[in-house]
This record gives sequence, C-alpha cells and structure tokens, in this order.
Amino acid sequence: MGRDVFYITTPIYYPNDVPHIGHAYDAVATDFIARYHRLRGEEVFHLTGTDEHGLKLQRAAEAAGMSPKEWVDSMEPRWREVWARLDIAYDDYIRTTESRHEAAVKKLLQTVHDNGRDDIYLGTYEGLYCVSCELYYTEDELVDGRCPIHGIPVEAMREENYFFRLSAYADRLLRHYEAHPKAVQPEVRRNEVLSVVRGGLQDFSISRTSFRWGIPLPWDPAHVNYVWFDALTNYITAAGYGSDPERFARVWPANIHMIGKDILRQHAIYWPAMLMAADIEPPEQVWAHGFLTVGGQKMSKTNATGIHPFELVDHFGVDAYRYYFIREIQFGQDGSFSFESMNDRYHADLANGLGNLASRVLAMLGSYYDGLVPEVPATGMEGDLPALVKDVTSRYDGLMLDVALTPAVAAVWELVGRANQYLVERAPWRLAKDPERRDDLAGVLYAAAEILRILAVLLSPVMPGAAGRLWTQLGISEPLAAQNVPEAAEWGRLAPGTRTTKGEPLFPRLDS
RNA sequence: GGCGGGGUAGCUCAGUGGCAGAGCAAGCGGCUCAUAAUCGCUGUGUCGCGGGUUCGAAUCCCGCCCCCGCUACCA
Repeated sequence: MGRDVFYITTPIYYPNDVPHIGHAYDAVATDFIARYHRLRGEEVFHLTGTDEHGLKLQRAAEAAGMSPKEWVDSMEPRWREVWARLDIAYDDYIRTTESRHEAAVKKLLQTVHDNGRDDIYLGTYEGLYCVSCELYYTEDELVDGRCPIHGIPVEAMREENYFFRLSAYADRLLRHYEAHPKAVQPEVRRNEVLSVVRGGLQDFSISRTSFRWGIPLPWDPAHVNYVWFDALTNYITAAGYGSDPERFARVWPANIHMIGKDILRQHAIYWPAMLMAADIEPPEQVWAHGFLTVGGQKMSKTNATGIHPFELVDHFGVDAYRYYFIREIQFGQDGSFSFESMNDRYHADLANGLGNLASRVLAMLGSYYDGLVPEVPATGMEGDLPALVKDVTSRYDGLMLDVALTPAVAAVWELVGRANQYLVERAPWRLAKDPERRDDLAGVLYAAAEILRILAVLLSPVMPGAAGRLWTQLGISEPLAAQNVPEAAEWGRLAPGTRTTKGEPLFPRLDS
C-alpha cells in the first residue's frame, strides 16, 4: 500500500504519437478510479505524463529542423489538451525531460549499479542492424531477410551495452507474485506473467551509444540510458524518490499502475525487478486493461482506426464519452468500439435513462412545489428505495476497490432503473390531483429527488461534469466536491426547502 | 508445439450439476410527470461439434473444430 496516499498512474505517452481513443482509455479509467478514491475521502495522487526521450523523437526533431527538446515541447501540449477536455484530474504531470526525472533516474541507476551484486554489467548486444534505420531488428520483423522499411540487407552488428541482470530475479519475482496474488491483474495477465517468469528471464540492455537523446549513465556518460530505466522510473520520480524521502515514504509504493496489455512484461517483470535491485518495494498492483478494436481491427494509425477523442467528445460530450468506454467495454477485456454502440448507449442509458429521470423529477418539483424540496411527512412512501441505495452503494464500493469498473457503474444504474419504475408505481402526477394525498405526493417526490442527489454523488467520479450539472439543478448548497462516501450516500440528507431548477436536459437526444 | 482465455438469443454478455438468463434491439399493451419519454408483457436459442459420467450436463470427463493472448522451437 502507499503508506498514506492512494497512488495511481497511467502509462507515460509518447509525444510523437497522435492521441487516440485507445490512449484515452487508460486515462479515463485511471481518472475514474482516482476520483472514486477521492470521493471516499482518501488522499490521492494521480500521475500521468509523457515519455520524451529516444531515437524516434530525436529523428522526428531532426526532420522538423528542431532540437529534440523543442520538438517535444511542441508535441506534448497535444496530449494535455486531450486530458483537459476529458476532465482528467491528474495531480502531477511528469515529462521525462524534466531535471527532477534525470536526477531520479541517475540515482536509481547508480544505486543498482552499486548494489554489490553486479546487477548492471557491460556486455555485448548483438543483433541485425539496418544502417539506414539505425535500428536493430529481430528476425521475424524482417521481410525476406531485409529491412522492412528500406528493403536493404541487414547487418549482424555488435555493440557494447550495459545490461541489467534480470535473470537473477526470477525467484524473487515468483515469491512476490505468490505473496501478492493481486500484484498483476486481471487474472489472465497474471498467468501470462507467471509463465514468462517460470520460463526463464533474460537480461536486458539498458544503454545505447548509437544515439544521444536520453539520460547519460552516471558512471559512463558515453552511454545513454535506453528506454526502461528512463520510462518506468517516472513513477518513483514523481513520488519524490531521491528528492523528498518523507514524501516518498508516504506515497510509494504505487497502489495501481494502470497500463495497456502491450507493456505488461515491462511493468510486471522488469519494473519490480529493477526496484528490488535498488531495495525499493515493488508496486502494489499492475493492472493491464484490454485493447479497443474498431471494426474487428486493433486500433492503429496505419489502418485509419486511430480515432481522436475529440471526434467523439464533440458529438456526445465528455461525460457520455467517459461513461461509454467504462460501461460498454468489460474492463479488462478487449472490446470493440463503434459509433452505433456509442449512440445506442447514449440514448438508452443517458438520455432516456438518467437524463429523463432527472427531467421528470425536477419538472414535477417545479410544478407541484415551485421547485422546493418538500418536507417529508412520515408516510413511508419511499418504499424499498433506501434499502436499495444502501445495497448499491456498498456493492459499488466493493467493485470499485476491486477495479471492476464496468459492473460498478452497472450497479449504480440499478438505481436509475428502479427510480423510473418507482415513479410509475407511485404515479405522483395522479397524487397531485388529489388534495387528500398531499403527504403522499411529498413523500414520493422527496424520495425521487433524494435518488437524484445520491446518483450525482455516486456518478461524480465517472461523469464529473454531468454529476455537477445535476447537483446544480438540485440546488444543494454544499459543493459536490466536498461530498464523501459512504456518508453522502446515506438516505435522507437532502434538505427540505432546497430550491431546485429544471434546467437543460442532462443528455439531450441527438439527431442522427 | 506448450500454457492460458473464449465459442450461450439479432447484438453485448451473465450463468461451473437441478425447468436456459440480463441489458439492448424488435412486437404488443398501459401511463401522460418527463428528452417521440417511461412502465408492463411477449417471442426467439441444435448453450461450437461428437462421445461419456449422472436420476439430471451450458456446467463434470474424453476427443475434435474455430477464435484470441502469451510463449517456444523448427526452419
């Protein structure tokens, strides 16, 4: 556990890429979890950022006639603007080109280098090299034994590199997974990791001399750190490693590293081993979600399936965007995106479900009580609603702590369904016509409004904007951001006399 | 080749020994507070294929087919 702080991270993104809905999927899920823990009253540290070193960036910069730093400075804002638009409330944003990061990387490397076990050693990297690409290829990447890009023969090359002795850590890793059954999730990914580690681990190279855009090794600056000791280290840099020991002790280890399944091995094997080599605790949990597919294809730039989040946010709005990806795709599994399914979800769950529920309740409060939440006479008209709220709130909490995001949101939706059903059963519009049933009417509308209040609280982590608008329509004076579960989800906290206003529909139907 | 996951309604999926389920979509009825909304009812299935165990199998066993992931090796 993070000692005192719930610490959750996203991967750091590569600024050469154009953000697409696959990248945003990590970010939304992570933000949902982070916001939920804040709702529970926990201190939360949510980290994201960009991975700004490496040969590809150096090349792209050269092609653009810029220095690598100028280049990443120009690209990185494209990512932040997406996070801003998606209401991603990170607490810190790390760029691997920052000096705080360089210091942490050097410290980690030096610590491992000096750990007395010879865990970093000078070795020889051998591979098939394309002189035009200045890159090594593996055999299966080649086309007819030639470079897949230039079509020229590759050369067997050797290069002196430093290596990390990953092979020495297989047993310790296995003991770690054994002692922490949730260290790698979901289960299918844990199995994969176990089978890879049991199959034996190979040392990996951690430095290059063939390019310069990176962090030099402290004991041999002719070498530039290659990828993993740079990228993964961001998670401890931002926690205060090497700069703020007190803070580091409070924040580390991370509770959750949220990643895509493509970087599972690095996070679930390399990273814990690297930390062990420096006598730092491994992260509590690595959570590898699935991939989004579009038309049955894995999303990519090359087949034009790389949909930019704005294409969808412009049409559906940010809250529907966040809701859709969490609700429609079983979290942990691969799932297919389609405009049609998003449109269906939008109308069924948001416009007709939650949105319409809010409209009808607020409209009746308006016409029968001038918008003021009525006093609750002791008529018991709320029926089973309080019990259901209690049950849902408790299940929601358990599911969220278990990162079962899809069923968690589905559980909250049981309240939407039950509330719509409840209104038809109690028919407040009929009670309103009968002067002798004013008390019953008050009881029903109070209960309906109370459900809306609780929905706003429970849904604020997944759709903060819409929850906020609903909260405003309810007219509650305390800020939504100050609410904490479970107390805020207790029945009966909506104060009679609160002035509600119907306002605009939460999720207007979309013509298409 | 090995390991793992999966194949259930038109779609997305739940269901690990006891009459095949949910949501969405579709059809019919009710209601009129609400965003052409909502509520109720309704149909649909060789539960991948073939065997077996069992009083009883989507569920357990054996064999096979197909899809996905990880991994190995041949070459």
